[in-house]
Amino acid sequence: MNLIEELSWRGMIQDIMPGTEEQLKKEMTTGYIGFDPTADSLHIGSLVPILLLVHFQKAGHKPIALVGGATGMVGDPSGKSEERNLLSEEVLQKNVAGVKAQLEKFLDFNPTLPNAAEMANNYDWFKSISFIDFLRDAGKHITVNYMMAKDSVKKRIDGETGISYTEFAYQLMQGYDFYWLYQHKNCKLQMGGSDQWGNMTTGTELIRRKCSGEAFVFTNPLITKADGGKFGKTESGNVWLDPNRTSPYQFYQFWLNASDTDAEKWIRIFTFLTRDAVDRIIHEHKTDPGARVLQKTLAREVTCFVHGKAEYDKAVETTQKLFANQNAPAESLGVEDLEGMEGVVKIAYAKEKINAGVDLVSFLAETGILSSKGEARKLVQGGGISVNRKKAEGIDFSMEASLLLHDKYILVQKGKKNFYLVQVI
RNA sequence: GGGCAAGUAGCCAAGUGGCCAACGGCAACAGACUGUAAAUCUGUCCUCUUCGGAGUUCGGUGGUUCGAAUCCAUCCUUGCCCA
Repeated sequence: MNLIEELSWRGMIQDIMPGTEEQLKKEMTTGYIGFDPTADSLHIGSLVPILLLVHFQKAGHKPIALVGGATGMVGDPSGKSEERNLLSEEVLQKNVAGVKAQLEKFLDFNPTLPNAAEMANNYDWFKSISFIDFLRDAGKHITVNYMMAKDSVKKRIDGETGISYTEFAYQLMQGYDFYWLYQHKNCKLQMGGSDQWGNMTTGTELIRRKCSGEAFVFTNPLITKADGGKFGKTESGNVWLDPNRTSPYQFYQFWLNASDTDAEKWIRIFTFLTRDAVDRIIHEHKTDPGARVLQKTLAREVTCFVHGKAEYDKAVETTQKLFANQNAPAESLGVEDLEGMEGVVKIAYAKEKINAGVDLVSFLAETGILSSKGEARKLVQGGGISVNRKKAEGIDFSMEASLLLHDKYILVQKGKKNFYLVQVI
């Protein structure tokens, strides 16, 4: 199965320029994807392009991961209904470094490989180009008419916020990236999210007009959720690849919580399982949906890929402690069980207060589990809080020393899935 | 520079002197049901609260009025048209 066939059955190809497949068959091709340094860590939305590069390299081609140090200073209008705020140079540098470090984990940079991966930062070539040079060198070859016809631009022009000259020029910069890589790295392919199609084709256009070269692009569909919600968000925000931002346990939980419909699509996209394996798992899942084999496999594969086997094992262990015997009393959890709960939010609390007895509402507010007493009260009244796995009935529930597990821990639950381990000291 | 239109909670959006912390929808959070699923139903959803209330909101600032998101002035931002 060639790369395009492979990516097609996985549902990772949205649009593809004619001739792309032939080019990939013809020779080892260099291809790139750009990553925006909007934060100092990538989140799971960026996992798709990363996987695209990995598949690409596995198929014997040479991937370039480009970090947009220069384009990040301008802002991509694609998918944005409003003008973006500019990031400061300082923040941007930090982000570029962070994103770069993460990308390096996923690709093979071994220089002895003919198709060793490479990193690039478009700031390296943009920093020395003057505005006038750019206008003469790039701008002259693309008409405004052409640029205005792009969806991302058209939406903003038709909309009621307009678009600044700066963001309008973005596609030209991205196009220039492709041209530069074509010239200097013999890079003939650009991949990316389907919202990037317009920006990407500006690149092939520039290559065609400036040096009569032929370059290709294809895009992956943007990941959606069946219920229409945003992909990659949880109640605590984005799901990041950085373990310090999203612990491997939380990361694992995110995938485990995927709905059936989503999991079926996602397992193809986010794992490297073969078509047969995927079909088998889906079939198995359908015979016994309650076992959630599908979600478990998905979560296992993705967590291992991003955080490694060791972190995955810990995440599963913690998950089992918390969810396996839901009816078992919290008292049955050993000290090691509680202490080994990697990734669960841990909070310290003063022992004297517990000894003296605190009302639950104050306790929740003081530990920061909930942001205020008012909110705590509402949730407790709504039955949303459990202490040591027992639902707290009523707001006059009192926290006292008798609740301590092994003399120092209290397991608090907000809802069904959010655990907090409070340690008294 | 001139003319016209718009700016309301995370988003969309109603409200055009008091009954407005502001209809409705989405998103979000919690409960029931379940499989840590989906769908459905219920509750919460500006902030704090001793649950009685209290405090800050409707682009900014001043004003009219007993009383303003709603009227007036002015400024800012955005869009459209003209120069």
